[in-house]
Amino acid sequence: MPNDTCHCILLRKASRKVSSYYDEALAPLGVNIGQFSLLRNINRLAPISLTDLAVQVELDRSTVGRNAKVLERMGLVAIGHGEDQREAMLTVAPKGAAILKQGAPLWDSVQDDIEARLGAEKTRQLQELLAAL
Amino acid sequence: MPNDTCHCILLRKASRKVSSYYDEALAPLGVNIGQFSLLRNINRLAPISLTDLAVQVELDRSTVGRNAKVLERMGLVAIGHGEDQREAMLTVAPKGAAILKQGAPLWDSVQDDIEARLGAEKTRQLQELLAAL
DNA sequence: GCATGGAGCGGGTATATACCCGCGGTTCGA
DNA sequence: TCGAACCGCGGGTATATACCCGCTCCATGC
Repeated sequence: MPNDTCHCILLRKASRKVSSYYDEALAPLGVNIGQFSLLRNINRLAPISLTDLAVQVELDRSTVGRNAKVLERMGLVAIGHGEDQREAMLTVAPKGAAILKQGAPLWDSVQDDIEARLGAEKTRQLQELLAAL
Repeated sequence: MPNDTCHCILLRKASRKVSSYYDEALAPLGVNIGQFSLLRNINRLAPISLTDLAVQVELDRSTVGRNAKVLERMGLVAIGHGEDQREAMLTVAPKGAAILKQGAPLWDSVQDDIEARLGAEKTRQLQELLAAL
């Protein structure tokens, strides 16, 4: 039964499990790791259009649009218009900036935990392998 | 910006990308890697209840239930009842067995491609790391 | 000036995934 | 034997994710 060794299934399992680590750490802020990461990217690139952001985070544009809308409902992100009337320009709202600030140490702690558990060498291997896939 | 090094985001990206490799290979059969893998597990463990299958594949029971229902609609899986009237017992239908047979070489080819690209040593590392997370 | 093509988005649809709740069937103790 | 605890599921809800379609707006060629 080669099913236990399917690279895809193992990746998905690991992805779910690791996501839950970050999600738990960020739970007090009411955001999950996907939302927090998207918020960070918007902050880093703001003002940015949905399409450009989708390219940056390597997700489908419609996915980014829906996720951004959730952040907007939460009051963390503002969705305005660029010169081009078609463009939805994203910026971080004050409330979002607060979340970024409060979330940073929480994120750090999970990241550090994982690296401590793996050790420096394996952490490097992991990053390298994930990039190589 | 430590965002590019977030283990979680990198894992999710890798997971999406690698899933798409398998999905493309299996597309001619009309199933994706999640469905194919679930079908394999049902075949290996049949007859098995939803709850037990969920434990095996490390997914939420309701998720397995919904996914199984899709396979049932496709005619690949039969959902019957065990002695305990509450139990939904899963077995592979003939059509599902055919998919398993046809899919095996397609799955092998993606799996081999990935291992060839990484090399034996890194493939081992990958499996080890994913298990360690 | 206007038609045509292309770009940006929203929404529809489908699966993936999780959590929680309620219904109904089982079992076991009193 | 009969109610209470317990177990298995389905369904509701929410996000994550992708693909496709249609609408609107822009830019360019004529």
